[in-house]
Amino acid sequence: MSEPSLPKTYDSSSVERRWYSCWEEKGYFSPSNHHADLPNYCIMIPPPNVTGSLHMGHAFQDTIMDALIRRRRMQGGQVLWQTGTDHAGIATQMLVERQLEALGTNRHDLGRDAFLERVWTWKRHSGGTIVRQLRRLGASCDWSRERFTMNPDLSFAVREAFVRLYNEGLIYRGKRLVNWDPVLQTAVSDLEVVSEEENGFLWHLRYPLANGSGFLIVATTRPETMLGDTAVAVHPQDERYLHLVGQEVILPLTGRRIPILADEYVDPLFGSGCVKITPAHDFNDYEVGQRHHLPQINIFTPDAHIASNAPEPYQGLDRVAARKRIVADLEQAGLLDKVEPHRLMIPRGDRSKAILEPYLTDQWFVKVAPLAEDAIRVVEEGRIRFIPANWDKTYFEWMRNIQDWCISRQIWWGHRIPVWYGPDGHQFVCNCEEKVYELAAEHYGYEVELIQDPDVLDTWFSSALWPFATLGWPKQTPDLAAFYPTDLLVTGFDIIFFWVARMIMMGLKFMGDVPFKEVYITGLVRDGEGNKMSKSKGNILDPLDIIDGIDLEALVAKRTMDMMQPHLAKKIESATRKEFPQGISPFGTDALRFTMASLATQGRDVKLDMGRVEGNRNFCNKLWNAARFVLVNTESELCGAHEGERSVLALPDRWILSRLQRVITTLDGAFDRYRFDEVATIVYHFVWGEFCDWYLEWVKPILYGTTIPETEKQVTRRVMLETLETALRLLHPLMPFITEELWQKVAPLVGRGQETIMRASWPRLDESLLDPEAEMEAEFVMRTVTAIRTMRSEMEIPPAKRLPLLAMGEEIFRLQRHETLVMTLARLESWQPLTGEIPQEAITAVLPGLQLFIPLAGVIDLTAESARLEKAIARLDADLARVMGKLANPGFLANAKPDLVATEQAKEHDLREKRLGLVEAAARLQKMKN
RNA sequence: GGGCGGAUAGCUCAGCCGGGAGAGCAUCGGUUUUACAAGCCGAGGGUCACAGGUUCGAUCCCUGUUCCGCCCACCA
Repeated sequence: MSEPSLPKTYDSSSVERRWYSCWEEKGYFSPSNHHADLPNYCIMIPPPNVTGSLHMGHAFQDTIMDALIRRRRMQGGQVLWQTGTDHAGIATQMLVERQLEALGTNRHDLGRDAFLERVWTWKRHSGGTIVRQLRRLGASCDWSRERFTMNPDLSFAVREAFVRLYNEGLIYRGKRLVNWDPVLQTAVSDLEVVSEEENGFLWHLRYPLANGSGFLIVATTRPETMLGDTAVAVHPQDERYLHLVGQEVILPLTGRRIPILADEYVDPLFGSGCVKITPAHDFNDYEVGQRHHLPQINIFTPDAHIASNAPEPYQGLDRVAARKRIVADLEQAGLLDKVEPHRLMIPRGDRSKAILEPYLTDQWFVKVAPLAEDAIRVVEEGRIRFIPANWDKTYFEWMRNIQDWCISRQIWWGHRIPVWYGPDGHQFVCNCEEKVYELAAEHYGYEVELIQDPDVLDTWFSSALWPFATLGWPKQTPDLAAFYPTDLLVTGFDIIFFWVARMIMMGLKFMGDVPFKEVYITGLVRDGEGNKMSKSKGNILDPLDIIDGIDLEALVAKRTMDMMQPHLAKKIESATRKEFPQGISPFGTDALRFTMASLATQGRDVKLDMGRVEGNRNFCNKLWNAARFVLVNTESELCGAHEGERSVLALPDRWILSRLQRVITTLDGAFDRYRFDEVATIVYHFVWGEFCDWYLEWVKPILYGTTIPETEKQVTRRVMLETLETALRLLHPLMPFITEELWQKVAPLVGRGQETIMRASWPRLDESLLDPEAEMEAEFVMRTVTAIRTMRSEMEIPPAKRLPLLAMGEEIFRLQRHETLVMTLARLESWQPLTGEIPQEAITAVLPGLQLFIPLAGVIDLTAESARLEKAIARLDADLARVMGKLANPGFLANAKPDLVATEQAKEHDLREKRLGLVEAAARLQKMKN
């Protein structure tokens, strides 16, 4: 045995940094056909926000993607994990605007160009954070092809897509009621609205009838919009009001006369049954207005103050003040009937959290219905498959009710809409600014000044092109030919509409094919209590803090820094101190990744369990030490010829090789079904529960046995190495760093030394190594050893004490055959077949075909032993009752499968035999005591 | 209002095309046995939410109920 060449514990930090930079420098992440001619494989990363930072959701999804990519790379074929970042229009602009605010200025003071320069500076400054963090996760994406959604080539793709859709009439400009964010002062799409129920009021207002015969009472949650009312509506069948339809009311505070009309939209049972109609400020009223050709009166300025077309006293008031004033004025005029508390849905911007206004503006839209048709069909036909499958319901539901997509944003950071207006307002649409002037000159017959549309496109417009724009589209590049359609998309359910659906539509439109064949939908990563992680809750965990560790004070500081609501800081601090009293230990990337995989069960959110991370850190250490053991026993020894000589394999070798084959098979199955939890469990159990717990222990008597021939030792050394080396390859997709580190030392000893485990081949089943007989024999040994250990433990015999063993039964020949293994692991002093009488004073265990006795006269606590036996008998009785009940049931015998009946019968036999043995043992003890 | 998911050991979760209930962590007991105390050995712990139905047999299939979560939706 040589000196250990590895330290006693695995130190993740030094290993990780070393290997990642090595991999990247050597270009191992780029596609290369280093094995067989397998089909190409490609995954597009969901591009993270360029100014963002890594969160648990990334760690989760990127682990899954990287595991799949690494496995495919080992299997062979050209493998590309396309990476990059997204400019995230509104989010990034808000971030920079907040910085400006802190400096006491704003984007309007700066002007558009200077502002954009500032955003670019910020992007250059912070844009590296997330990609550095991705590297820390071990993500093997191809950095040489990294893209940013505002790179010139991607911007060109965006303009090209816009032009093509425009020319087909699938993009149009129009004045519509849109969701308007008065704080950001931009339109947003329907998807960017989050509505939540909040407390409000229902105001009942009196609108005087024009003929002076009384009032009509209308109920509203937004009294301030009454300034823009252009009608009052009732239900067509509502007896109460039918006679008034066609008449007019006088709109209070304005004096305008507006009609009373009948429309199905009105629910006669709600409120008073009369609805004020404000077409410019409510989506339903807008529809009603369209049906009845009502005028649209916009009473708000873009920042939601009352506009100058409203009565003078209200002009310039913001929404809240206007409401107060109007309600007060109505009350004073005796026009306020009553006010009731009311729960209602308040729409807010998902970024700004500001209350949105339905607002009448000119915007650009994509006409989606024609695109949606094909996008629905490809999922129906199975050309795109969701995993788990039930997400297709969500997809269909949205796609079948899809509304036109508002793509223009009144912000500055983003892709400028490639439309220019001539002096007469004529639209020129072009993918290139130089060319547009030629177009205009051609159109007018002379050169003109053009003004480009000031708006930018919704970020998701460029994201929708990601799967092909990153590969070179609209140019027909080799990459595009090689990797489109991509194979798999891994993403969260929260962006199925935002992103997945739109990629499908755009991919089909521009590439004529699906952008990916499968979509693996992950759940959300939640904290230990199951809460959504958010900055304001202060329960965010930075994946890097789990990898590198963080002390409590730093964690508290991190969680309470830069808070939007500073009053929550105290609560967050105490919760953090309670949850992580010691801070977080450095667990390493591999442990985090392994945990992510093991939590990745289908169709569920995952709660991050730090205990699990710790357990997997321990698993890394276990693997490390197993390798240490193997290396110590092989590095300066002879380790047999290639493949070993199978004819002389010892039982442990035959067993572990056979088990390894089964692991390869089940692991492949789990990978193919995207069951990463199973992948983790299978390999964890094999390495720890079989390789370490049994095999390495069994191997010791062979390696250290003085009577074992050297040739046999060499074979075992060889098998030990081969098994470990294969296990490292199997583990590599989930634990890239530790496996590389160990593989570099282990692989050369079996002649597999190459540059990197990343390009080693993925293990394949070798059927010739399957050995059911060896598995049976090994199970016998394990059963026997465990039985003896249990006796020892239950009878409180010190583990160090070497025990004598007597045995009888028809399986005794197996015991004979594997006596060294059993004796070593059960720490026996001796064993022999029982020939004479069963010793009265002995501990007894009964196994199928084998009775074991540990005769220890004078040492055994007889009372304890008989209690132990009674308990075991009681248990057997319960099992026996169940089996016998089943076998006594004619229905069971008639209907159950024959082999099941046979199994049950065998079970009954075993149970009876076991019971008999124990009952006899109990009787002997009883005799002793008397 | 519509749709989806969940309820299994103290905790976090697997399992179930119907036939002996599993893992990790936690707990308890033993243990410095020559890779590993981040270890080793052993043990305890569950009317599989509730009520019906189908079946020889249900944690699993069907129906209903309760509770929890999410998504979508125009009730002023």
